[in-house]
Amino acid sequence: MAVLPILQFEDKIAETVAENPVVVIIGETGSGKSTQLSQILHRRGYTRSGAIAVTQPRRVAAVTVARRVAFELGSRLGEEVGYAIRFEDRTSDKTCIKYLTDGCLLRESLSNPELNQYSVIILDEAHERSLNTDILLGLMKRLINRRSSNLKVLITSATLDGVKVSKFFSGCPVLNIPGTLFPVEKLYSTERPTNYVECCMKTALDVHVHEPPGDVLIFMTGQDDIDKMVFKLEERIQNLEEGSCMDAVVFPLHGSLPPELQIRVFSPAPPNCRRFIVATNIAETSLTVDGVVYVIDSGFVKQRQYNPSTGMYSLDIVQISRVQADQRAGRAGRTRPGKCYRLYPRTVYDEEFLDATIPEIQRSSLAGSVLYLKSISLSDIDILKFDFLDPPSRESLEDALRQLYLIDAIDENGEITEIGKAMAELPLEPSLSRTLIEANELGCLSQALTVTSMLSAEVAIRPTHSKIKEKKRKQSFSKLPDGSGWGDHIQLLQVYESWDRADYDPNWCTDNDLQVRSMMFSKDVRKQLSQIVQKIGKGPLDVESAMRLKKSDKDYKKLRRALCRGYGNQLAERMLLHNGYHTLGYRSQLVQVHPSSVLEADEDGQLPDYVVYHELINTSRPFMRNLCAVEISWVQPILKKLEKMNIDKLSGGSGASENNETIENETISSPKQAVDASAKVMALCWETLKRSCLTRLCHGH
DNA sequence: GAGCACTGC
Repeated sequence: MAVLPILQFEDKIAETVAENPVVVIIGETGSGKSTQLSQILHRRGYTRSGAIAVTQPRRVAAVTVARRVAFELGSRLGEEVGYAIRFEDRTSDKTCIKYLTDGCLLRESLSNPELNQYSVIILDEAHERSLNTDILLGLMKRLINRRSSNLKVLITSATLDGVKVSKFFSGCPVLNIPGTLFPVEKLYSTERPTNYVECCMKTALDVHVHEPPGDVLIFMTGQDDIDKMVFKLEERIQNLEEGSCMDAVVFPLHGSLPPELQIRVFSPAPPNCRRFIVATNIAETSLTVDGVVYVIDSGFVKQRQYNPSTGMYSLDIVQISRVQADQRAGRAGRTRPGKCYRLYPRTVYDEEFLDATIPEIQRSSLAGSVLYLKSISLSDIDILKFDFLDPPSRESLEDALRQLYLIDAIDENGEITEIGKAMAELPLEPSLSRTLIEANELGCLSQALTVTSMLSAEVAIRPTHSKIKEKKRKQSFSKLPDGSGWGDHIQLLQVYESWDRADYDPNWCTDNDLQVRSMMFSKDVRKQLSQIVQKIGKGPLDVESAMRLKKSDKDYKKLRRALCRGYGNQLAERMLLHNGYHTLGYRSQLVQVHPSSVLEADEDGQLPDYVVYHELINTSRPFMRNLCAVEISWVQPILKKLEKMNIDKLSGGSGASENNETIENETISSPKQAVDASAKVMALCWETLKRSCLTRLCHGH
C-alpha cells in the first residue's frame, strides 16, 4: 500500500507549526490527516510539554481514529493514546494523544479555561462547522493571544473555506495536503426535475442497465421519499427482462432505522449483484459505504432552522451547498474512478448553491451557548462582541439573553447568576437545567431528572390510538400511561417509571413501540445528570428514591411547578372561549396544541388556562410540542419579570435596540392563524392579546 | 388533527 500523502509533507508541516501559532490544513479525503497530524507532532516532541488534543464532531470518529492511532503506535488504547466522549473516558495519566468530541473539549474548558494540559489542539473537520466547533474557534482565537508561547492550534478545513479560516486567524498559513480520491465524473441534468423520486429512479435504472458493476448511492431528503423510492425501485427492477442485466438489492439508510438494519449496508454485495443504497445525508459524512461507484444527488437536504424573531423551529427542504455537493460526489471515488449524476444543471451548482452550508450557529437557538460563554471564568467576554468566524445575528443573541434572563440565569444587567453558573454545569438545554435546580429546591429532583433525561434523549411516544390500543390489549401488552391529563412531560415520567418497574427490559420498549436506543440513552443521561447534580448540589439530594409515585404528590404539583419555573421563557395562555393559545413572552405568537399531545381538556372541553411547552414547531401551522399544565399563581411572578425586562441592560448597554415599531409588528402574527373561533370572538381576543402584549412590552410603564 | 435531516455535552 502506498504511503499516506500527508507523510511526504511531514517536514513542511513541522516547520510551519514551529513558526506559527495557528496553521490551517486543507486535507482532502484519504490524506490521513486525522490519524497522522497528531503522530507527526508527537514525533517532533510536542507531547513533552503537554498533551495533543484532537477534536471530532462525532463520537464514533473519536473512538475509531483513537483505536487506529493506538494500533499504529503499538500502545494500548487508554494509555499513550486515548479518547473521551460523553459517558466514556478512556484516558489515563500517560495519555499524550487524546481524541475527543468537540463538545467534550468545550466541557473541559469550563473547568480549565486556558486548557493548560494541552500543548497542541487540533480541530479536525472544522469545515463541518458544528455549533461546538464554531465556539471553539472563537475560544482558540482568544487562547492563542493568552498562551502564544506554549500553544499550537491546527485547524483542518475544506478547500472552499481555507482562506476564510486563515483570515479569521490573522492570515495564518494554509497547507494543502492532497488526498487519495479517484476522479469522479460529474454529469449534470439539463433542467431540474419536477418529480425527484421519479427522476432519481429513472437515473438509477439507467445506471443499472447501462453501466458496469459498482454500487449506487442515492441522496434523498427524508424517510418518506426513501421508502417510496425503495419500493418503486424494487418493483421496476423485478420487471426488467430476465438476464438483461445483473441482480440488484435495494437498501434504505437513514437515522431512524434500527441499528441492525443500518449495518446491512456494510456487508458487500453478493457476486453479480448491484447494491442500491437510498440514503439521507447520513451517508455524506457519518457513514461511509464501501463499493460505491455511482452517486445520484438530488441536490436537496432537510434542515432544521430556528427563527429568533418568533422563537420557532421549522424543518425545511433546502438546496445543498457546493461543499456538500462535492462531498456527495466524492463518495463515488473511494475505490476507483466513479460517476456522480447531479439532478440539477451546472448553472444551479455555480450560481444558486451557497459555497458552504449555513453554519449551525446561525440556525440554532443560542441560549445554551451564550450561557456557556458567560460561565467561562474569563472576564473579558462581551457576548455581543464575541469574535465568531460567522457571527450569529444580533437578534439571535438578544433572543438568547432574554430567555436566560427569564429563567434567572442572568440578572437584569446581563451578569451570570449563581443559578446560571449551576445551570451551565449541566449538559442540558437551559430550560431543563433550570427545571432541575428548581426541582431540587421543591423536593422532586428524582422525577425532574427522569423528565429532563427523557426530553434530552428525545424519546418519542407513538400515539396509542384506540385501534392500536385494542390490538395491544388483546395481545396482553401493557398499555402506556397517558400523563394523567397533565400533559406530555408527566407522560414521559410515567413511561420511564413503567420501564423501571419492568427492570429496564429492552423487550418492554419494543413491545410498547418505544425505541430501545433512545430509552437506553435517556437512562445514561439520567445517571450522568444525577452524578453532576450531586457534585454541584449543596445538602442532601434525593436522586434515587421516589421513582415510584408518592401519595403526597399524585397530581405532580411540585414537578409541574418546577417545570413552570424552568420553562419561564416558554409559557402560553389559552385564548378566551376556545382552545388556541398565545405565548407569553416578549413576542406573543398564536399557537396550537400539537395533535400528538396527551394534554386533556376538562368536562367542558376546555384545555388548561396555562401551559409550558418544550418547543414551538412551525409545520402546517405553529404548534407547541410537549406540554405541561401549570397554574396561574406560578405564572404571575414570571410575568412580572417579563415586564421589567430591558434588552439594553441585558446586553450590557452595548448599543441600543429601540426599534419598538419592529417589535410591535413582529409580535403579533396574523389573526388568520387563530382557528375555530367566530369573527367576533376572534376580534375580542385579538384586542385583548394586543393590549396585554403592549403593556408587557413597554417597560417602565 | 400531525409527521420526525443529522450531530452532541
